Amino acid sequence: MTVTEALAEIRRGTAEIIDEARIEALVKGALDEGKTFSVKAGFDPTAPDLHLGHTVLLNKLAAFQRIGGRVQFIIGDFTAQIGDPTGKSETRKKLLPEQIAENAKSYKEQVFKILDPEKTDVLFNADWINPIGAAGMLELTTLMNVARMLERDDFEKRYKSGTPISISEFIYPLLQGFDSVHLDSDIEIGGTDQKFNLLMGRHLQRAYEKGKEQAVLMMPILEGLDGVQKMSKSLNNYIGVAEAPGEMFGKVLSISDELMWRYYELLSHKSLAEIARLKADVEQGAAHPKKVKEALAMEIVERFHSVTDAEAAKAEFDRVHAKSELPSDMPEFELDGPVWIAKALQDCGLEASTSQARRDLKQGAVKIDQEKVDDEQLQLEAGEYILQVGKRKFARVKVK
RNA sequence: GGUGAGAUACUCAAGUGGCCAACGAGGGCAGACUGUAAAUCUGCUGGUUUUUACCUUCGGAGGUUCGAAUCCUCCUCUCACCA
Repeated sequence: MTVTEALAEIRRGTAEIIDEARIEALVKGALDEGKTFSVKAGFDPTAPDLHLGHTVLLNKLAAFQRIGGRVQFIIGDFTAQIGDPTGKSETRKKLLPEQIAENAKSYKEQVFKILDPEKTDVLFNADWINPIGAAGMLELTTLMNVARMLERDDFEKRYKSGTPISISEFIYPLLQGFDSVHLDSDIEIGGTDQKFNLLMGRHLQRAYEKGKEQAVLMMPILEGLDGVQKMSKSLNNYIGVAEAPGEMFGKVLSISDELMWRYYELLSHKSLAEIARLKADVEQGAAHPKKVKEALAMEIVERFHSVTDAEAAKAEFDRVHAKSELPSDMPEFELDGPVWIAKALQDCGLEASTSQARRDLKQGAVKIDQEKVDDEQLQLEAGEYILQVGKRKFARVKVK
């Protein structure tokens, strides 16, 4: 890989890079002279339920590893006590050491599907923050002033609108920056919402006279399945890395054509040139957008599962949706009969309530053995049935 | 610390004694059309098989009333202005 190629890969999809010259020098040093450099990224020790949004960052870290960088994967067990001030913050509950260890373990399981474990150091920031004590903390606070702190976007907004800002929230960026000082990081990467915190690392490295200031690379926040809001678990518009192949495949295929390109850029490992060609083909009608989307879905399933899983997921999808046959695999239930149809749908988890089931029945969204049913009063007698609600919810039920 | 305003379903937001399970918008779900895309159109969107009914819900707890989201009391929280 040439330096130029490496840099193009580094720049790919980035929202902003600060001190690009420094990154260039590091990359050059690594490729030409075999020197190494460190790339830092911080993560919460809470619920490591990673989704594709997180992998945007991980992909970039992996790109650095391929060039010869070493990743400092920080689990912010100390900073989590404060809570990231980004957005609405509530003081977080203190996690028990066992929970943190547990979470760290499952982080590793998920993260190493993308990162190279040989080139990754998993670190806990309480390890170096606790020892500095009150004196160290005080020293840290003297290196920053309130006016500059208030320059931070969300602090500024909250200050102007009179929304409370806790003093402890001021500490958060300082500690994140201090991590960079302690680890002597060369580069830190994060989402665009992290800009202020990332810059704090530079500021503090200067203040502590580390003789360097980390370069900063920011990745955009990935939109969720709706294409508008950021991907997040709470908005339920995410694709989790631990999800089943079929789910993953289906979710990717359900995104809009427009969003697909965004996903290609940030999630695919295809080269930029290749993606540009695909896009041109679609625009000229030489390729069907659905085919292109399928390829993306395959690639993603493959990454977190396997080629076989990806192929199976595609075959299954085609069977169920293109040929509208039944899925080969569906949850099975046994119920005592005779049972009211709405109740059966609820018991199989296809509907949240019998009221909801009645509504869907009324609208013709329910099928039994592929036949539409709209009789709200229907009783299921003993026998085996295949229940379906909408296009994607199926269950096999045995009524005794 | 003082004064004033407010808290309604997933979100925003009407409603100021009965016609309120609560207008409207967004979101979501479903149907049609499709490529499980977008756009568009339509329906639904607290729960319960007593389904032209019943039960629970309008910050919390009491109270007035035949009847309360709506009136009264206390409490909790939020916001604004002043200090």
